[in-house]
Amino acid sequence: MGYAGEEVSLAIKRYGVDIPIDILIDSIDAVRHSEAPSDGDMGDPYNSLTFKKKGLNESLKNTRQIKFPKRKHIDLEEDFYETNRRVKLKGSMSSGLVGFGVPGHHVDRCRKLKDFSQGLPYFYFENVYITPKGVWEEISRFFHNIEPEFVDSKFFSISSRKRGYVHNMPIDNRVQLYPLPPMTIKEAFPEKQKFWPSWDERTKLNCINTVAASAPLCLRLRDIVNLCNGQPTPEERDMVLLQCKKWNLVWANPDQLAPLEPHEMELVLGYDKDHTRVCGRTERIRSLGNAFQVETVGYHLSVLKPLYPKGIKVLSLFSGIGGAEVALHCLGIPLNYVVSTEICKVNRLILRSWWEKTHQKGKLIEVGDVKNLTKERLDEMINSIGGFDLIIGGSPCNNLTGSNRCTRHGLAGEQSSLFYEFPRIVKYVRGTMRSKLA
DNA sequence: AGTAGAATGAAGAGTGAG
DNA sequence: CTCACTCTTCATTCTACT
Repeated sequence: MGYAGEEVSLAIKRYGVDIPIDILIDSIDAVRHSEAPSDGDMGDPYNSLTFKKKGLNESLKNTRQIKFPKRKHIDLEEDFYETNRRVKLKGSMSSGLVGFGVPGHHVDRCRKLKDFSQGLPYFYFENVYITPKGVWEEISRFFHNIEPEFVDSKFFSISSRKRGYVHNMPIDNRVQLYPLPPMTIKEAFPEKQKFWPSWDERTKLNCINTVAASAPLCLRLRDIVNLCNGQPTPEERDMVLLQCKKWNLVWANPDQLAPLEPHEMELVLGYDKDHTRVCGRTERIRSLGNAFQVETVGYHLSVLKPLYPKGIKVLSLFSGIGGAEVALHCLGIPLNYVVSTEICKVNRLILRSWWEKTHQKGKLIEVGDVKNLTKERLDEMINSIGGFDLIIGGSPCNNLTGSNRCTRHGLAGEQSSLFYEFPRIVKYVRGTMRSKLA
């Protein structure tokens, strides 16, 4: 087929001997089509996948620097100026990542997907926006170079959550989930307003993470505020506000800052209160920090509602606490089948618990580790269920996010390399379903 | 042994002056 | 355009407990 033995053996080494032939070809082509470094030294084409053991700085230096079309950041301030006679919005949350449009700020844009990315089933992939250089270019390559949709969930909730989504769904006629969630801190936590000092002018929170601020930090901050009788010097104020933003603190009592409680995180992320109640506080915070923002995902998935009035068959990868399932349920799309891969036992318990709590009529099939989805297992699923309508999930971000100080190794990282399972499965399911149709 | 809490920066994006 | 600067980030590892 015109491939060098070296190319083939490298790909097989990466994906294992079981790799389907079409995926093998695709992966080799993907490497070929990537831009060569300017010094002309291609080196190991899978270099970015093999520097696991190297130091962080060295690893990042070796990642390919590919220019991605810069269209992801839209300055809404300008639009707002156009239509609102230049109302001054300086300093407000008026600009940000809006993808192919967010409620109230529709971007005049259409996209044409190539033939091979259209058709069923739909797929929807999610991960963090800020990654080591080259990661989103790599991700996009494994999804037919579909342009990612970068969106900040601050347009859907009170907290920021910058994420990228690669999907092949229509982008017209999206609708928001109902009821509409609170959009400011004040609306979300009215009971806290009496403790909120005027010099803390935040209206939105930063990203919800997997760990909360320590109690000693909050106590130190209280001492500072107490000692100045609520009238901090500019320096003290800046210091307190810096910690507030860094740890996403809220004023829980007079002069007392505190991290969000799990049930408050649930509210902000669009889940029912006590969605994660089945486990301990630390576990809840960890799982919620890794979860979808339901209103954001629901907005994207809303286009499926008229397409599947009788229900949907979902292959849910890296399900976590079930953000995709919750969003589809909130849209009123019956979940006829959900095949879920989730390695964490606690998360499986949370999803199963929600499934029973909401009296789902369909069938929830838990597979555990995503690697259990071999082609034999997928064949079996496709035969018994009759194929899938949607493949959805967000792969582990552990080695991508800036919060990781220790093992930010990119897509080569121990957990984040599971990303490659997603396109593998999409490819196989689509191929198998097509061959059955033909 | 197993868990909850506390300590642990740097990379990348955005901004604005020159 | 560069460059200095500010701001933000789906975390891991170590420690002190039970």
